[in-house]
This record gives sequence, structure tokens and C-alpha cells, in this order.
Amino acid sequence: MRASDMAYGSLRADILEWRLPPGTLLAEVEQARRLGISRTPLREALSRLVAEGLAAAHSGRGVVVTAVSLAGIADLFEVRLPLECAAARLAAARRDPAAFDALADRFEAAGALISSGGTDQHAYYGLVAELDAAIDEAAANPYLVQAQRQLRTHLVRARRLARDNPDRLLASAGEHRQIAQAVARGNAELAAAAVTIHLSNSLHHLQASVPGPLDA
Amino acid sequence: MRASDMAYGSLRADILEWRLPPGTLLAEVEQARRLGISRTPLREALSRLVAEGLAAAHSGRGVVVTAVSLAGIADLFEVRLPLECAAARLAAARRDPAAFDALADRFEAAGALISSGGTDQHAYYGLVAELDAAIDEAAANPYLVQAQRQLRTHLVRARRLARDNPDRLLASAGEHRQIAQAVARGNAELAAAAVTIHLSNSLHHLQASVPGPLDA
DNA sequence: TCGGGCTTCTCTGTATACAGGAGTCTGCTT
DNA sequence: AAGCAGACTCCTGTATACAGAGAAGCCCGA
Repeated sequence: MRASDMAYGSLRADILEWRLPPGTLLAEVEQARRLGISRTPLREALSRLVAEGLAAAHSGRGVVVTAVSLAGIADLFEVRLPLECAAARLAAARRDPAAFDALADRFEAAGALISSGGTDQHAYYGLVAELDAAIDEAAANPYLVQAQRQLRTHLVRARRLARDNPDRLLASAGEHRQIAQAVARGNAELAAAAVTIHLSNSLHHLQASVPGPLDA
Repeated sequence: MRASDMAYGSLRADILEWRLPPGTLLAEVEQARRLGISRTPLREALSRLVAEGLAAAHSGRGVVVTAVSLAGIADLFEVRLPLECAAARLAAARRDPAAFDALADRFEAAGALISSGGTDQHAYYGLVAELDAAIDEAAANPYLVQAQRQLRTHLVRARRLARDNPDRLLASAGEHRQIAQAVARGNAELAAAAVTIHLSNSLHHLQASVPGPLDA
């Protein structure tokens, strides 16, 4: 493992999990010392974060962790909607039915688990990530995967703006189950519709649960 | 201007204009000497190219300019279609009518110029880039702009696979005029339809004019 | 003659040293 | 007291030196 890859992964995780909140100044010498590496690989990691949009080069003063705002989330979903729909359509056309049937079953089980109160949020988001990965794999389009990766990165950070309650998690599980089922059946339009519903509900929940625009 | 920015721009232009054809090995010391800079800023430029998908890190042997294939172009357009449609819809909703009316007029003039034989391909592609930029600006969505920038980068390279003939250029000018007009009128669905037609024709032309899959 | 292993060489990955510039603080002037 | 100018300081941007890893070539053995 290269030191720059390690630094990139570490910083990226720290930003995504809000250990490095928006507005944090990432000084080169400080971060290099913190991670136990030299400035050279750290600079490469920082440039990758900047390219990804997780940090911005604050001219002359180093790079700063970018802000997350309500307006930004709306923009994010404006792009996610057509892209996720396209991915779902392609996946429906090229999928392996068994894989998505299995995912649909697991979302049904997750829904039952949530209703019974045994909510494991971390595990649930892992399952969502599995569905995303399965759709990406079925869509088999590297350009699509790259674009999705960028957007999902920002989504992970935006999630922390909202308090996830069991009701929303239960509804989300049902929506994801619908998506997986539609893809499993090879019904592209149904899959796109299910994605549209899910993203619409997801955005609405996010906007409703954030008190005001949070800049930092 | 930073040396790394200069190197990035120079290498990017060289790759896009096929002065560095697919498969070219970009050795650090060689390129650094060619550009008259040190390895440090050159490495930053290379990492940006890799992140952009224009080059790939060939483990242990440096980075190599990525290939352009027919299958890759089909993938590219699979993503471009929903994204350009979304951009056109947003632009139609938020546009400044005068700007797009002016662009429509310029495409009409460009069409007349092409029919009369005075084709200036370079200037025409510049006009297309202006329309793209105007749509981006009107859509006012940074995530969309970033995704589009990535895709259009690869498109520029793919264009060189096809021989542009005056007939196709004339048709393209008409299609772009339709897009600009639809956006100017604020008709989102019409704009999306015009984009769909243009991309479909564009892809068909590309696929028809390439003899076989070109890997390198 | 062909294949495998070893050696060597080159190239990447990393660390560090140096220079230029931007920001800030302080002191002076009005 | 407030504003401006100058200098200082820290931080980024760049160059270079060094080490380790991978690849290629060569030699030896079968």
C-alpha cells in the first residue's frame, strides 16, 4: 500500500464521517505529521480530495474541507435522479436475476428487522451499498460508475445532516426492495419509477429534517 | 501560473489532440524534461490525468494514455444521454432567453457557412463548446457541470475517430440550433427531445464512420 | 535450444531542503 | 483612534537526493 493511498483513504474517511467537519483547514505539515508521512504523498492525497470536491484549494492558505448545504443537496439530487434512473434501466436490461432477487429478499428481511426495533443502521447502509454496487456491476458502464461514485461520495456526507428515524429507514427498505425486484424482473421502466420514488422520498426526508441551511 | 497546472494543461491538450496517442507511456523523467519542470509538479499533473480517466497507472511501469474504443463510445453516450437531457431541462427552466436566441442564430449562420463550403471545423466546435457552456451556466448545478466536464473530455478524443464530413456538420448545426431554440423558449421537454435526437445522430455517425474497434 | 533463476538496471515512491509569496501583526502617521 | 505601510513569519510550490520494487536481460542448466 502506498503512503499516498493510505493518506487519501484516511482523510476521505475522516471527512465523510465528519471527524474533519466542513471548514477544517488541512495544513500540509500538520496533516503529514498526524499521518506519519512526508508532505509529498500527502499533497497527492489532498489533490485527489480537491478533484473529488471534498476539499477546495483556498488560495495561499491551503485546502479546506468543503461545506455541505441544503442547496447543494438539492443540486446533488437533480443529477442523481437521471443518473440513477439510467443505471437502473441498464441494470434491468443486463442483470443476473438471481442476484437481485436475493437482494430484494434481504431488504425485506431488513425491513422486518427495523420494524421489530433491532435497527442496525450501519449494517443497513452496508446493504444499500451492496445494491448500488450490484446495479453498477449489472449496468457495466465505467463512465456511469465513475459519475455515480462522485455523487455518492457527497451523499454520504449529506446523510449526516439528517437524523435517520426508524420510520424513514423502514420506508427506505421497502423502496429499495421495489428497486431490486424491478431490476430482477428486467423491467427497466418499473425500475426507473422505483428509483424516482425512492430519491424523491429520500430528498424530501433530508430537506424536512434539516433545520436550516448549514454552511461552515 | 503553477508549473503543475501548466504541465496538466499541456499534457491534457496533447492527449486530447492525439499528439500523445492511446498507449503512449508517460515516463516521469522523460515528460518532466520535455516540459522543463521537475518530477514533483509533473506527478501531480499525471495523477490528475489518471483521476480524469485520460491515463491509467500501469502498475510499476508508469502511466499510459488510455485507449479509445467503439464500445467505450457507446458507454459514453449511454451516460451522456440522460445527463445532457437533464442539463437541457434545467437550462430551459432557468435560462436567459436572449442568450440562447443569439446562439440559435449563430448556429443558423454556421449552417449557411457550411453549406456554402466555407467550413471552419475548429470554429464550429468552438461554437458547440459555447452552447455547452451556456447550458451549464443556465443549469447552475456544480455537480452536473463536473460530471459533464468528465464526459465531454472523453468525447473530444472520440471525435478524432470519425472523419467529419460537411453533411454531418450541417446536420449537427441544425440539431444544435433546435436545442438552443428549445432552451430559449423554455420548453424543457422539447429541449430534451432535441438533445436526444442530436446524441442519437451523433453516436450513429461516429459508429458508422469508424471501421473497426480501435484499441491501442 | 529452451526454460528458469539470478542479477542488474531503471523507474517509481518518498523524504527533505530551499525559495517565493501571501497573510498577518505591529508601528507610525494623520 | 483609525488607517496604511512595511516587515516578518509561516506555508505552499518546486527541486533534488535516496531507497525500494519491478522488469528486462543474461547466463546456466537440462
